Amino acid sequence: MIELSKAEFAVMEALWQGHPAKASDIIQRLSNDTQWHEKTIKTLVSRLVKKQAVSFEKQGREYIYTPTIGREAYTLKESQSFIERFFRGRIAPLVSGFAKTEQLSQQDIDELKQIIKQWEQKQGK
Amino acid sequence: MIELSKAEFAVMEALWQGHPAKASDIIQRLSNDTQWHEKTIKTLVSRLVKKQAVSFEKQGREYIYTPTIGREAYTLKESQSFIERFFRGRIAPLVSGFAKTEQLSQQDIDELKQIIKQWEQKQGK
DNA sequence: CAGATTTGATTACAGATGTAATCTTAACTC
DNA sequence: GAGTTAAGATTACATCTGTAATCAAATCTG
Repeated sequence: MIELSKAEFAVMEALWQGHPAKASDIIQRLSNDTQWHEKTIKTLVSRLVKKQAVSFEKQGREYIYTPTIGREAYTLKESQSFIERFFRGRIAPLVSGFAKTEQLSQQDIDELKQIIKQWEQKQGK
Repeated sequence: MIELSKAEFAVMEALWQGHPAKASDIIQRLSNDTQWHEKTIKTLVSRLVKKQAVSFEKQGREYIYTPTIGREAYTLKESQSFIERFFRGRIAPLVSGFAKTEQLSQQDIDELKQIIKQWEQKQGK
């Protein structure tokens, strides 16, 4: 599995926002959320290319970058290993922690119900 | 917030199993799951003390260690920042990812329902 | 008590990470 | 075409992390 550091993940987020994208686009997008120096971002992009989380094509003197993994797939993998490490693979204890500390909104509950309903329909089928 | 590396967290797990505990106890417990050298574990314990995740008292030539944070509290903090970083604070997308990839068991569903029920009771009250 | 042991303290060292600065060179600009 | 830009490549460097080895000293043993 491709492992991303926090900073690298932030760069991926910017790239997932729209791609292919030029380095300048990525820098632009990140300027909203961070104070990172342009050089820093380019370093991170290089590392992502090296890790094969991002591919690129030359276009004149610039490169245009594309993520090789989707956000969904990546966060799913991360979620799995997180849940595994912290809750021995069980998802309920995590949700339970949120519930106990009043961190679930009505919307969260509704969404969870929806997920359960769909799961049950799939089973029933 | 106290930040723990993966290896440090594993040591905390061993300590959470029962405390206060001597270094030799921790080493003993970890020997089941890892191949870590005794020296490695002692280094990790020292780092945990330095981070104030663990406190100790002298007892003869040994120390007896105690965690300063509970497992629940720590994993809750981690869960929050995880959910924040990957799902903008919403918990449902994580559960949804698991559902989509067939990673929810009947037991998970039952537990989630239970959590929802309790949440609703608390609201109603 | 003297030597052996064992504990924690200190030191080591490579790879990952955050955070850039400098170098090279292809591509604009006049 | 010659100089200037600007993009990516390379280098830098401190801190964190994984993984120990070595050191110093308190304590056990005979």
